[in-house]
Amino acid sequence: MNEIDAAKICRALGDPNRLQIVQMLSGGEMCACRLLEHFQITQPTLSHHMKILCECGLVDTRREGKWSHYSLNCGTLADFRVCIEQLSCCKNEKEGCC
Amino acid sequence: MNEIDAAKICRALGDPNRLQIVQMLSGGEMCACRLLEHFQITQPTLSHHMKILCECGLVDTRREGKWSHYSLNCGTLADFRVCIEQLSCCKNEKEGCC
DNA sequence: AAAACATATTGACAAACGTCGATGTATAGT
DNA sequence: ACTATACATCGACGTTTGTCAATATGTTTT
Repeated sequence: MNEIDAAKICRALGDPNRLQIVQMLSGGEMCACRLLEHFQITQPTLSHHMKILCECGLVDTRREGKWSHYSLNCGTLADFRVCIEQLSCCKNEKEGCC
Repeated sequence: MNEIDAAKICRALGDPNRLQIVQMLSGGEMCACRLLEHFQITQPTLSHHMKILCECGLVDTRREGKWSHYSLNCGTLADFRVCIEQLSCCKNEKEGCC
């Protein structure tokens, strides 16, 4: 994962609402209507946030009738975690993230 | 680490220049003048980025004469890494980040 | 004391962001 | 067919962001 993509994911996670959405999806797939219940934002705003999370590759959509089910993308999440884990405050560890 | 602080760190890392700065500091302490050499930005802009990285707790400053030496804050970095590692695309893992 | 250097601060500006109300699109139920 | 539901898109708005030139602050050197 290059720095541009990693930064894009970071930026997506940089909004408190979006970070909380990702944390909720960490428990498994969830539809927009259920997500919406947990926030003080309107439906268009949630839709906008979901679009940003999808566009950076962190979240996938699965359409089922009226419902959109969102889930975390395992591949992107794994790559991103590696990227963050490579950050180190000590010199003894190899660096060179992404 | 709560969601507000985690989101603030994510936002700080959400700029490609700042992510790269953090990656460079991952190799050890570095002064502003050396960081500046690697980017196509002016000195005031770098100073602004460093302020943002410091304010979220991810970076520390050590003044030595004319030079400001920057380094990653181990505690904040560790907390943040835990936060990201708790994100999971599988249901079998415990979640509840931050 | 003066000049040179390293960094921070200020003020300005265009671009991007988060949010909303209104509207559009598609599906499900009556 | 009509209505209700779930979600996306559009247009607008105030706010924040990334950037720079200009200037200020503090340190070292001459």
